[in-house]
Amino acid sequence: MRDAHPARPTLETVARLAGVSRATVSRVINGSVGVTSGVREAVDRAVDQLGYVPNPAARSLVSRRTDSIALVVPEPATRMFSDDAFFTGILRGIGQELEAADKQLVLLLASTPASHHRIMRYLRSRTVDGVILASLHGADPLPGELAAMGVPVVASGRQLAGSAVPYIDVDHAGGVKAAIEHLLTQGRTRIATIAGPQDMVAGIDRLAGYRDALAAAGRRSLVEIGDFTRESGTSAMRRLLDDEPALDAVFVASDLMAEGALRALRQAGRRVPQDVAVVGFDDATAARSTEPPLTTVRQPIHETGRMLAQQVLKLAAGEDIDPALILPTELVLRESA
Amino acid sequence: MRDAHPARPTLETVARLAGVSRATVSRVINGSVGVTSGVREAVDRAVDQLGYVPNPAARSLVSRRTDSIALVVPEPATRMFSDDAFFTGILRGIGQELEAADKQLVLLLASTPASHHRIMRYLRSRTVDGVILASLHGADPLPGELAAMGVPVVASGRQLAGSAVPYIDVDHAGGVKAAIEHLLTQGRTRIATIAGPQDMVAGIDRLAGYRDALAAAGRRSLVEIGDFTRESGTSAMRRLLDDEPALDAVFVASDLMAEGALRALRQAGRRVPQDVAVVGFDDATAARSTEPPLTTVRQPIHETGRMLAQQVLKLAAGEDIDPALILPTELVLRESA
DNA sequence: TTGTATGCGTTATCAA
DNA sequence: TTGATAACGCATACAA
Repeated sequence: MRDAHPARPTLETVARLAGVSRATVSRVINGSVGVTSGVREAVDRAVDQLGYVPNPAARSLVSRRTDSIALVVPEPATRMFSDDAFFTGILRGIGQELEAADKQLVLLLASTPASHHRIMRYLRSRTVDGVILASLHGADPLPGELAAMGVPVVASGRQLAGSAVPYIDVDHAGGVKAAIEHLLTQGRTRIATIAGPQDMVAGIDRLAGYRDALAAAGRRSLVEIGDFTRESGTSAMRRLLDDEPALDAVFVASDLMAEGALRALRQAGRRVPQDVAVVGFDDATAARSTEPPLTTVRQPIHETGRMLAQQVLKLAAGEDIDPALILPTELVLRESA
Repeated sequence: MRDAHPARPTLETVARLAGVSRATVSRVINGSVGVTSGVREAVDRAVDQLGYVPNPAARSLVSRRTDSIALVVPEPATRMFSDDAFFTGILRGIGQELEAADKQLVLLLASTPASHHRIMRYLRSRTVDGVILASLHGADPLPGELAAMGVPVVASGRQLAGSAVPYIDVDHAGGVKAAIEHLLTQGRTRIATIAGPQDMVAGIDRLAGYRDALAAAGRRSLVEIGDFTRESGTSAMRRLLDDEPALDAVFVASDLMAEGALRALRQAGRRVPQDVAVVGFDDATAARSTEPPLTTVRQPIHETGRMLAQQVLKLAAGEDIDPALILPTELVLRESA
């Protein structure tokens, strides 16, 4: 019994059963218009009966499409993987859109520097209809190379180096502005920040947003840098407290770091929000269950994934798209500020 | 200039440049043995010069292989996505092994019940060399259908229904046993548990491990059920405290729930570990930074991913594999117990 | 509206 | 050791 799999039906098989030619079957399958309804039905019946499924290899050999989109994830995708549900959220958004468009998702993970070569080789074989680039670091050569190849590409997050790849990002600055204004409205006077790494767009843009918002209010900045981990949030908060014992609010560039900051505040005997107000960024699942629950800036992760897919599909279909799509963020009020 | 991409070189192009036949070029590319070294070098040079990359569609059309492995993720993959780094950990493990084997990873996400049909259709077109099934729920028909198709399949986690698909899992029971023994050694006498959902293998096996370990020590069980979320850990811990104020230890089936339990204990004024010892499961990243840091059972997530890939690759290569591979867990001592 | 014929780029069989 | 040549399964230009 083992491996007794009947030969897979081909167009030919279906054609014989339906009493038509291969070409006609192909037309029916691809939804071509000029086919008599009687013939169409006969073909459909034959397809059902045989359980016929087109051979993607044969199809793509002649059509030069593969109906698949590649998602490229560089190794040091710090945010991608450190962050609670960031990667999976994006992934599900992408998956949802691709499923609707009946495209496959090929995952290209770079686990070593040498992976770059392998990925380019794969992409160069033109087996994909488009590429989604996840969280690039600094001067990644990938976007440029792909664009030069003429492959449709979109990136997640604004590019640091100026490679002109269309991207989707969230409104970091807008979210931070809302957070700071909320703190100012509360009457907070000395508002510090724990920023993210300054070689990542999320780190840079959120810090810039903080500085701008404070400057607009005529206040002085007070900045410590973390690396988006809980631990770095704790130590940054301690430094902040040392430098400026009088601070009464802190905007933290990620919820994970905010968790760490809450701990440092607790250990220092400061009450949140009475003594110090804390606002995070991300609206990670953990933000609901910190003590106290975290006021934070929500970014639409799932939507980002969906847009990434939608845009690359448009590109693949030959449409033009905006060079940048900025999705709105939203301040979520809980108890920490 | 737009779209002015030179025609991709084919075997024919390379053959002409190297002054040999297509067949010979193919042999060189596929590492066939009987080729004169001079000829081989000429071909290699031509390949480099032209930047030739084989066309996967053409290749797979005749070879009937695609050098790709599918990872199927059912939608309600609770654990996959709720858990901090579980999914990404598995994914990286898989990615690492597939990269070493030069295989592609195709992600098949089921976002709706209707996805099942689409996934089967894709898999039925035989475009993959093997399938990895992630976290199946109850009586999923997928494994059976795939096995019937003769596609190499391995699953992540023991199957609840008895479909005989080979799987990789971690030693839940062994880990729990180590945890309970540790608590007993400490002189803890009333050891409760917060178990996971009883329709998931991880929930079932960890609870069974708890019962067995306690029974072996002649102790009584005390069980509350959670759903692997922080919140459920908090409320389960409260119920436990209500039912048995005298408890002095609790084994919690996930770190996330353990975080919740720590909070409930804190709110109830119990000191950890002095009054109540707490042991978690997973060794999630958060376990390092709870208060106090969490003693927990570490499961080798990355290794699980690697093994999943290794086993399916073996299957695809025609080798036989063990119907079950159980990876060791390890008790990590921190401060909560 | 339908059928015939051709080619997509490989691998593999068979001769030479 | 190397070279013709026949599939592989499909889409499509061209005829009918």
